[in-house]
Amino acid sequence: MSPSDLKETAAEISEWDEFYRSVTKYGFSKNFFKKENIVLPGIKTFFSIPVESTEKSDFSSVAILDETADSKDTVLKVLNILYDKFQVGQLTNYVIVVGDGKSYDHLIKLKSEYGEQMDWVLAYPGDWHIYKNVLPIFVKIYFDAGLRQLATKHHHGATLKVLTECSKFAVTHRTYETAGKPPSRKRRNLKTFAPIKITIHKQKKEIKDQNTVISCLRKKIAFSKHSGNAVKDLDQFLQLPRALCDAEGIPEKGQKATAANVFKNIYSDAFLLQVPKAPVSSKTTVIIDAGGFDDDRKARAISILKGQVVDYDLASGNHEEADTRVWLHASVTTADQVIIYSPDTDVFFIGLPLVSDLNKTVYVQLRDSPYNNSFLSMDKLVKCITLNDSLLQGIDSVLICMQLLFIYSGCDFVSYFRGCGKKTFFDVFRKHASFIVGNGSFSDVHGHNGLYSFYRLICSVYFSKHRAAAFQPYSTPKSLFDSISEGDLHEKHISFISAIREKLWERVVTEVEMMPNHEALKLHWMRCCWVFDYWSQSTSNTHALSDLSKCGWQITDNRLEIVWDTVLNFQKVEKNYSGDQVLDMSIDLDDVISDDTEEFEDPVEVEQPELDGLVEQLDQTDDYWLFSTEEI
DNA sequence: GATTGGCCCCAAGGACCCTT
DNA sequence: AAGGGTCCTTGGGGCCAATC
Repeated sequence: MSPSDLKETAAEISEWDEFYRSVTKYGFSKNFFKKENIVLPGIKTFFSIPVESTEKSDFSSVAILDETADSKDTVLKVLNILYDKFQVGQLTNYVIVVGDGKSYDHLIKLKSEYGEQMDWVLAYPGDWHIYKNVLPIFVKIYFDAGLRQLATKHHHGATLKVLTECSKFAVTHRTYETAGKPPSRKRRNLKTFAPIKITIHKQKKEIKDQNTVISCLRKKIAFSKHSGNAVKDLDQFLQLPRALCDAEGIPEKGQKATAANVFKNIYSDAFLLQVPKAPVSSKTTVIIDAGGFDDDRKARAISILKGQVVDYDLASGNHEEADTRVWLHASVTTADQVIIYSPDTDVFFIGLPLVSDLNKTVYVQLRDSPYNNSFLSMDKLVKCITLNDSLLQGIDSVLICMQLLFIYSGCDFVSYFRGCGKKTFFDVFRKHASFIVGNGSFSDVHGHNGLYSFYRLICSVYFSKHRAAAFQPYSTPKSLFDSISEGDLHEKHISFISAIREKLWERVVTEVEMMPNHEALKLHWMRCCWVFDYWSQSTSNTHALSDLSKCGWQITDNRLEIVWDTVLNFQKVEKNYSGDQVLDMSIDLDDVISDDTEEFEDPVEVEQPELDGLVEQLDQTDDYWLFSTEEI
């Protein structure tokens, strides 16, 4: 490497010349004109003076400041200027002229006065017109709510007919339509007062929840001021982690398809318009269908090999979903090129860590669309992620990480995080990859390190969402994490989560926006690990999976339910916020905790022994969780 | 799946104030 | 008067969620 290697590009040279010329021009002019007693404006203003190369706007303004705005003469004058500016008759045939109520009125009058001469003017009613459209709706809603009385006062005693029929607005649609060929208009969406479609039941629950949180917050702040102590511990007023589920405990759903779009944007090289023609030497191609047909073949998984339709139930073992079964088939088939038809984005995420071991060329056909690249080359995708993504260099088992990321952020089996979509998750992960992954611990789904990585991921996501305001002076999640010095790795992560949750309280309005507490997160993570285990066994005939009830779910009356939080936390919240005056406004606790709450098994077994002691302690002091530990 | 509306962040620019 | 700083408004973009 020598200095001569550092040659400027042609573009850089031209940029520099341009810069040099501009600055010199400014400096020289300024200095020169000073002698002539002419003062040039500042450099910022100077550079914004248009020159020949300045891009011309197709937007023109007409100065009429000195004229009376709403007189007929002014409108006529403006129309004459416009006629010249737009060279009507030569370059243009029609000009759309937008006017507010009064000028629109003039326009129409002038048009009828001048007849054919004004055909080029297409009058368009401006924003003012909207009021007329909305007014009847207002009237309808508020007529009996005091509007009747107001109207007689404000319309100088005019009859209510004026109000209900909008007859004081001189110009109506009818005259507008007869004024000439209507121009194609940009569609406007009118805001109406149509009721939002949420069931009243659901709405009531949400409102109750909000009120509870607000009153609790007020109480909490008041107490904190009173005692001079910062409020600690759970930072939660509702029993369910509302970022993950609604007031009924129904998991949050999100859009999976965006994950595919995210990949399309980042790794566009892997998405093809069609499968490349196989070379002559290539032997066989198999097409596997993941259940995309709508006829009787829907339930069957089929494949086409050498023009023959073959059922592959034989090899399907105890796979329950076509999504994983396709990969089993891709693995056992003798063909060396595999095309999988799948309308579901799950499929390529399932296969992501598996394809390298298959030693086959695998393509996934995504949903048919003539405008999109709908074939995904798995090999190219793997290359894009492992080799070409500069943000992910040096990350261990990055393919597994991507799959886990997809699961963590929500899929068919586990809930999504409200307000945090796939895009956010992938962006945050790529941005803070080394911090989140640590020493390859992200993919450690059976140990503590995997959980800690998951914690770091979720914290980073919420950090990024509120980064601008909430976490000064820390600019990255890592710097905040590093600022926590106390305790071992576990305690450090718990403090990390608490720190973020505490800050979030200053920003959020409802608990829906809150990051779940660390135990709720852990339960979510356990469910995710189960899914990961399930997916990673796609290519084997049979699955060996852990008991669901040990992985964040519980089975009551043959029904699978999600365990959202530990019993301890449920009780903390209940103890905390149902004892006194808050009760009036609080959620009906019987509604939220279903009847079988008492039978809850604490899914985190390690914590079971502590439970009894703590509950007893809770019984003694109602306000336990508002006091810091020392005060008890 | 595509469209649309809502929300947030950010950049740009104007108003205003202060300093040089 | 120029320049810099702060505060505020505005418009655009990105993203998510609701809707059909």
